[in-house]
Amino acid sequence: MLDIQFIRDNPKLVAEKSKQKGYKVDIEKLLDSDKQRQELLSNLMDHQRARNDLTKSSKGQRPSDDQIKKGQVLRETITKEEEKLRKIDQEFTTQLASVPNMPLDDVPVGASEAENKVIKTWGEPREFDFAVKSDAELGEARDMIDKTRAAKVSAARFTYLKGGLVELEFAITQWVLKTLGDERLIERLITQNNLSLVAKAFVPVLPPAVANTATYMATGRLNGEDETYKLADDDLWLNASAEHILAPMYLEEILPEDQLPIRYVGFTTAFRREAGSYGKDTEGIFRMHQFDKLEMEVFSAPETGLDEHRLLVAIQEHLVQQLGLPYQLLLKCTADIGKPNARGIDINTWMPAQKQYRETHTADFIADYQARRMKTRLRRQDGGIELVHTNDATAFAMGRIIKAIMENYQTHDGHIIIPDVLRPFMSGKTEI
RNA sequence: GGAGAGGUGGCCGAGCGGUUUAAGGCGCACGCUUGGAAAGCGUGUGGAGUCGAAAGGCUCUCGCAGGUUCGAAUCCUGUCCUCUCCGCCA
Repeated sequence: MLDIQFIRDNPKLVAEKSKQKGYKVDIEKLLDSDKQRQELLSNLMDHQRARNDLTKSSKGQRPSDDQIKKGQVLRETITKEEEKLRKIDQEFTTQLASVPNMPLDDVPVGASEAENKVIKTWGEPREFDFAVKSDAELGEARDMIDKTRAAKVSAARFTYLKGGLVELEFAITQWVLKTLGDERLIERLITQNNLSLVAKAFVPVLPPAVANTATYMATGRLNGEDETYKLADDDLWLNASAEHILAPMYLEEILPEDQLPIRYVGFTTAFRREAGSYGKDTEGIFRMHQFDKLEMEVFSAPETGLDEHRLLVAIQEHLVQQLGLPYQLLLKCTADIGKPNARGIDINTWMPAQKQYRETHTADFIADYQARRMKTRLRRQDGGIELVHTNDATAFAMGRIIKAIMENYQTHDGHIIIPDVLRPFMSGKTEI
């Protein structure tokens, strides 16, 4: 959610930047609701004060008939006003929540993901002297990916992942936890990128896989039942990313300044309905309804929010580089960064079978947009209260990174060489 | 799933229809005291909104949401959560 004061002061800017992100918002209508709400609130306060005065004036004695009558009138007025306020407040909040976060100045203006800007290319795609196979072909040939039986048992876009690929996933997980837990590495990345941050390791978290509606809404990430799975008999949604469960952790809390930044790396199974992607990426494990994900989440003071974002991107690059996978770094354009984002970076990793870079990572700088609705704040040393900044970023989304490793590290006879950094976590095994 | 108990300020804990503008204690901050500290004494001590240049005022906030009443932390209804016991279970 944006600060209403900011919208009051900059209605034109907000309308324009919202449009750049592809959101049509009626700022006039919002400001009108805002004004109505203010007036109603002020009237209500006056009447509440009158009621308090009346009660106090009777000093615990039984009030006179006249006072009772006055009180009854006041109560009726207050009840009516409260009812009205509730209605207008709901409208106001809905309208306010529909306004997207403002993109930072360096975010390119664009109408679709096609206008994302490649700002860096790392690594050389490998030359193959044999016919390159896709993750689907490699996995099915060795019976490590079985989507046919998964479809029979559950539905399309689910899979049984088996054998070496499972070992690979657990190796990646352990390696990431170890890497992000390494304070010296974090410090090195901070120094290399000239960031004003403290070196503090990431704490691993296994979060709940479901969130209730109110909480999920507060993250600004709940887009309805066409994208997220809702449990039929409970007020609960299956998370679409660990971030959605980690971000609201400090809902309505005030964190002491010296406790920040808080850096988490969460591991969770993510569920996505993928509505609107029918027929897209149906092959292999690139786009699944269910996949495991390692996700970084950072809570920080506002002045370090952007640097935390940069750190997360540096970590992402480090991780992909360590795996030796060629990638491109994209500065996402206004249309693609997402509603709560102020800025967004994608890493697209080289997928040899498709001869394309495909999205494997995202880093989202949210600034205070989530924190405002979640009421996650910090208390300064001097006692001041401010909203925190939140950042989230993919460490690895399993289906996609496993696909990338499979395809980039395949041999002519359908084996998969294991990247060096993962071998210690696979009992020294060199290939699958 | 069944039965019971309970959710009050940073924490503990009183209050169970009106002198509560939430007692008291702990903690914390500042001051006095001291060579310095402890103890002692004094003062202050959450959040949101709103008016104001500020000082400060006002409204809301006793899990949450409704209701009863001139008046609700207190009574009623619903709901969520926690704990205990039982049941089931990895």
